[in-house]
Amino acid sequence: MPELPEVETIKRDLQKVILGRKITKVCIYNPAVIRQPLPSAFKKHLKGLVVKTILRRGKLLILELSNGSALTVHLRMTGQLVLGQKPGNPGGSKASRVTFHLSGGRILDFNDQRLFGELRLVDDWRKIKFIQGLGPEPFDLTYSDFKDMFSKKKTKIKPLLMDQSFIAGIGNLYAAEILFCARVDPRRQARSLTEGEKQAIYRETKKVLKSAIAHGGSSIDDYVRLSGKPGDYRKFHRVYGRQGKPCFVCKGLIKKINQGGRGTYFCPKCQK
DNA sequence: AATGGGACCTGCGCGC
DNA sequence: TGCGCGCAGGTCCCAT
Repeated sequence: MPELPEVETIKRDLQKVILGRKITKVCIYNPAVIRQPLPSAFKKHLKGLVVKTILRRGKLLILELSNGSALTVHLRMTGQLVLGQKPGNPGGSKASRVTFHLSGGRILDFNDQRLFGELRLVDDWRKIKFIQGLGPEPFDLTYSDFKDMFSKKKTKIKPLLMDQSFIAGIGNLYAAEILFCARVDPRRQARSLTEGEKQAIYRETKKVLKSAIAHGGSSIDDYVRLSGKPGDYRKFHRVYGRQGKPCFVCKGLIKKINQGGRGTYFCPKCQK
């Protein structure tokens, strides 16, 4: 499932391939993923615009276009952006929902099995509600700001890490990995954490995300890179999806519990 | 304020 | 073989 490292990977892949290209045609196979404006207007307004800049905020991908508007892409759980092989062939994937034809013969496919993903064409991406509700980017955050955000929070540390208004970009998978590396039990109340534990979480957040980006993200379920190839970070997962398997540190068994309707993986022995 | 649940979706793996 | 069920989780929204 795409979180910050996966979206960042796609952003970097896209920068190499589609910057400066013109959108020549948009084919919509399932209008449900176009959230704004109506599909017909989406298609019409995009045609002829050039991709000027590619950004990421949290898990949202932003393509700034030549007239100042922006195409935003949220992959949610099963969304993919992949380079199409054959022009005019929507059958690259049965989940192909929208195809962008670009100058130079490039094809960009938006696939999304579950139709949770969102494409928007907006005048000013800074004004969209989702952006305005986002907390700081993990890599921009200083320790003193991070610490302050913690102190009042009664909530459990794992749901807090996943709260996008707290920090942008961390989802279920990386929250679990970060807490394992920081040796903190995901059920701990945020405000109960010691100075040392907060420092560890702060440090491991950056470290884990950085390493995941360096390995092209985690291919779990549907996530693939722009090329269609998987990311390699999965081999480095210490707890996510490893319930019943031995902890790499203490050899005890990794446990899976339910927290807020989400699977939480951790090592009860290493994480206190 | 925090928490829990449902809604949105569909493929998959399970038990029978 | 095939059915029905629960599960997967990002975000929004409502209720308690």
